[in-house]
Amino acid sequence: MKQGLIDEVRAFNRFYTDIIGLLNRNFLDSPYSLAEIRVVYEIFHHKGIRASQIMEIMHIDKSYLSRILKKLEKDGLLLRERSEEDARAFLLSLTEKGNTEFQWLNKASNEQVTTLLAPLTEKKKETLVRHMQNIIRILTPENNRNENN
Amino acid sequence: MKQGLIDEVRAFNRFYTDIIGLLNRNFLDSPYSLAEIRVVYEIFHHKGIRASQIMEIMHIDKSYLSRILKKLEKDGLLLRERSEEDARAFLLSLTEKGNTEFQWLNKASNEQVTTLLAPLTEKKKETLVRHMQNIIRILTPENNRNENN
DNA sequence: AAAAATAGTTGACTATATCAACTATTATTA
DNA sequence: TAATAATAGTTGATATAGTCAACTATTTTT
Repeated sequence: MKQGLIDEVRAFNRFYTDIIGLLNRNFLDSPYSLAEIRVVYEIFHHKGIRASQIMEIMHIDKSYLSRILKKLEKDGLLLRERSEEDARAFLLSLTEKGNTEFQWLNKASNEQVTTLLAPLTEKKKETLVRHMQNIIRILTPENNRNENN
Repeated sequence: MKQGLIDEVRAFNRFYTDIIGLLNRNFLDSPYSLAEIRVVYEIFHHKGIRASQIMEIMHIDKSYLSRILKKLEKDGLLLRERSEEDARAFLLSLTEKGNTEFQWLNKASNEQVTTLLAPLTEKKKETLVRHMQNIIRILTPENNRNENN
């Protein structure tokens, strides 16, 4: 593999990490951490999900997740119901308040992105998004099976 | 601004953040955190840099940086010399050992990227890098002045 | 029926990061 | 030029993020 390619990927990573860091630092007026927000996001998008599934998706420790869920429940955002098929597990969903909070965070995140894109022309915005979509396509594992190098 | 664009950017961000998280989790056999490695990186690339400059580049608190520098110095990676122009400041550089450690981290990081790219064909690798370069170009502020939307 | 695996919780701990107060020096301004 | 403000960096106290090992309660495997 050409060293140049590796350097370019690392350069992109530094660049992108900096942007994200900047956005995240300026982001939150919410009392929730990025991990907590991500958990709320997953529950919103997968109503009835189990903690063990979130654990796998997010690659976080179950003890950490347990504490996050405890906080979300204490704050009244989260509903846990015992699963009927498996009495060890909970089925997770958002309460009314949890949904409201999610909408709020969603809106804040959109505004953040809008701010990031604001200096760009419409054409550049579209080009940017096309590049992003292509990167996702290239890096998605299913797209890279059974090919020779 | 079209909502679709915003959603696509957020989708990319989730995707990329997950990849980076995965790489970072699998990364380090080194006793240094990502922040510490980034500091070493900056000093390697800007010999004689001051702490206050690193602070600005990395957007981290001076007290946190101070502790990172203390650790790097204790471990024998870092050399601090009082600036002659400004007796408050230090000029930072890496010791022999610091350079060696940097080379090691650099190699480890390259291997990480190599692993990420391994499943791709050469053509895809090159396309990927081109997309990344374009994103950097589009999002670099200097490229977006004085244009109408 | 016993053993192993899974779901989740808790206590103790480490790592990461911030804030406010401090010393020492340099730059500004009255 | 003396007083004031600003900058460079350090430290103590504290907050936040995250891990590890041990535990209970179930379910699955043998």
